[in-house]
Amino acid sequence: MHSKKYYKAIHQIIVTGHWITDQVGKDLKEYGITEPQFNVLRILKGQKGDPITVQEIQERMVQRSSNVTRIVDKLLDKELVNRQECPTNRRKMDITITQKGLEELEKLDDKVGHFHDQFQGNLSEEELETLATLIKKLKGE
Amino acid sequence: MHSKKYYKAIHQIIVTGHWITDQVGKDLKEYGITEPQFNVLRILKGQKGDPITVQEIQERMVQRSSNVTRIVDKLLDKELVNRQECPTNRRKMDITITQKGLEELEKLDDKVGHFHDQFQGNLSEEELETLATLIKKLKGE
DNA sequence: TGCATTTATTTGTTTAAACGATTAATGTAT
DNA sequence: ATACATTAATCGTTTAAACAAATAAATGCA
Repeated sequence: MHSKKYYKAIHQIIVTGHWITDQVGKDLKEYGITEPQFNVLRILKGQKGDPITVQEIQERMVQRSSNVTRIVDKLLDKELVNRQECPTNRRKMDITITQKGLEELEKLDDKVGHFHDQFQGNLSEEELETLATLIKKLKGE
Repeated sequence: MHSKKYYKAIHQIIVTGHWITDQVGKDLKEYGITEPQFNVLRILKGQKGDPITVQEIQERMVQRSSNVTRIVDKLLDKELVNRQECPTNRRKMDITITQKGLEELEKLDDKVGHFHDQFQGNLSEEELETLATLIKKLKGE
């Protein structure tokens, strides 16, 4: 049997984690983009021009790679990314973000940033550090 | 712009929250039940025999009530719950858990409990308390 | 009472997630 | 070099989520 405090802490993490992605998802919807699509764009931006494969995207997303293909499909439709065969391994696909994708992402980041504004300042830097550390410790990291 | 520590803490919450529900969901799948269905069963058990309406379930689930009907449908198919018209207000439905539902839930709780076993002990009671408090404070509660 | 409004649940429809199977390219062992 | 296994991405199908609309009962009130 687990302690009450254990479940309360776990519950906070679960509820808050889902609540944040839900809220962000709603904000993004105004821009006709889903949360996973947004995530892919951010990953691609982080590559700073370097191409990345479907598999690598999947690894950073904790999502089935089967669906990453379809997420990239959607982004292609909107011309926010490029997809081309990897020259050294024709099984792989090189995905990059387009200029339009970068511009769109800037708007999205802005919107998401405003969502976070309301929480910024509720915890001190030290408290934020403690929070992250405690969750990692909870997971055994 | 938000601090690095802010994003790290938020990231931990999101990733961990989703990871836990994913893992629990996988465990439950062996028993042919989904996470939302499991949630409804737990809410019903908490009622200790007291009937509860679809709407009240929805409020405790942070889910669209449109889908709660369908979740209850699934549970009815498995004979884990009862649904009957509320005698005082015929718009409402009184949902209760059946004996079979309680027995099934016991098994599920057991399985989920074993999942949590691995983390129990990673944090002290005091740390768990701090963790829950910090998340609440982050949200401004 | 009669009628508009609100409340509670259900149903319909579109979209995305989960999972498996498939295709195609590459790596490896004989 | 050929056969076999592995890897990478895609496609197909089933199931659930999101959202809107519909149904039906209760409430408020002129």
